[in-house]
Amino acid sequence: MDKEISQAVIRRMPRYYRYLGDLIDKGVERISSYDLSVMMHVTASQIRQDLNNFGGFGQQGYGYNVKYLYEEIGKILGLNIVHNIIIIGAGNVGQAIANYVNFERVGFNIIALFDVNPDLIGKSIRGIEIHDYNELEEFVKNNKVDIAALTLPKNAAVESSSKLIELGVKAFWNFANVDIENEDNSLIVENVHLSESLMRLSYNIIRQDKA
Amino acid sequence: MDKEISQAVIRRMPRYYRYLGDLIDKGVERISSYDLSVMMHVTASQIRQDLNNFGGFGQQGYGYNVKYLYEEIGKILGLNIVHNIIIIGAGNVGQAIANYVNFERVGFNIIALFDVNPDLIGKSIRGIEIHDYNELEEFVKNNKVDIAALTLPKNAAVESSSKLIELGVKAFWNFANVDIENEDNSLIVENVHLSESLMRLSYNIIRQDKA
DNA sequence: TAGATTGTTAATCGATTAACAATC
DNA sequence: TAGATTGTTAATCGATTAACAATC
Repeated sequence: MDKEISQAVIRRMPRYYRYLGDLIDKGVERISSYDLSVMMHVTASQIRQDLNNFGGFGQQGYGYNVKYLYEEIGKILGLNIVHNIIIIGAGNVGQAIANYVNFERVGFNIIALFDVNPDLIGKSIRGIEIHDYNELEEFVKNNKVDIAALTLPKNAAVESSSKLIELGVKAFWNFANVDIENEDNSLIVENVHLSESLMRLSYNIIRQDKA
Repeated sequence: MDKEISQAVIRRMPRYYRYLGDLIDKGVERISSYDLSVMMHVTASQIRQDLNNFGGFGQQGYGYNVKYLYEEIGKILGLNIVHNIIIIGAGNVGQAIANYVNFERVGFNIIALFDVNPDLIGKSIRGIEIHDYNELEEFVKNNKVDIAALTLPKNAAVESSSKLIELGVKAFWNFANVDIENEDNSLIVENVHLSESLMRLSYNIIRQDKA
């Protein structure tokens, strides 16, 4: 069994990926952990420790090959694999996400939206159909669904997540202001709690005003 | 000078606030750190440590008064203060945020959106006007702007953030896939990097499949 | 080769958990 | 009062940083 890699490390990997992508765009071929650390405002030590959780991607005296490291991190994050996403709730947030074209470039395909609102059902966003919520069960049974994005009010989110769990969906991208119960840790949940994010912003504004 | 409270603690405060709000809705008057810890799947010790950064809100042998603690945490997070927000970029994400009514309940007022797209300029969302991006400077000078939400492509986000910094805006709610440069730590930035969130989800899906 | 920079071990720092005296 | 539960100190755990031998 591989040693468990801490979520603190995982949280940083997409950021490395982003910076390396930017370096490729700038035509940079190689970079040392030190130079990258200056760009990213982190320590070189942390970069080397983080990367070495997954293998030795660098070379002494040379540093890291940008393109190679970029690709390796992409594989670590599973961006070379296609993930099918369904969006539960075709309101403002659900539609906003469905409109993001960039997710597809990194392997995330939105294959359907669901809603209970008759005004929305049947419409399409970028060619992705908004289905009747009542068709959810049938759809999940007949399609490969890797991730369910929950973009609906909290009560509805709880209800639909239990339905989806029953249907075998294991990964949730949760925008609702509630925690998805995950007692036995069999689920994978990523929360995007916008109101909590705003509250932290508010706290830090006040703290700075006081200092 | 007050001792600095770690961001690890701050990150958890809004979640306490949410659970306490739910308890109020359920009519619960008091709760012990132990009972709350079971609900939230954290340790009672952590709850008590976290709260005691800000003061002793409980009572031995009794626990915590739910309503009182809820209000105190609200004050700590500055939810009793009105924060004016402008949204830069009235695309899908900007509009989705403008449509969130719940933010107002906790003191966040969206007072304007800005965009360069002539099709959008002049329209309104929930009575909030979409202004011409060219009017941004004038608007910021004539209004109290506490927070700028950046919901626009990365290059535009970088450009508009430097303009806003010049105009004295200090707090950013950043949805763009880029880091706002904050060399001297004079800014407050909360990032909502959706693609990074998705990548973590993807990593954890793969990890679980392997285990 | 000499210089640069990694990979990795050891040291430090900070955050979490445990324990318990204080006290309601 | 006895029981419950806090506030807080001490112990533990984990994450970050420093240091340096290995090596390209």
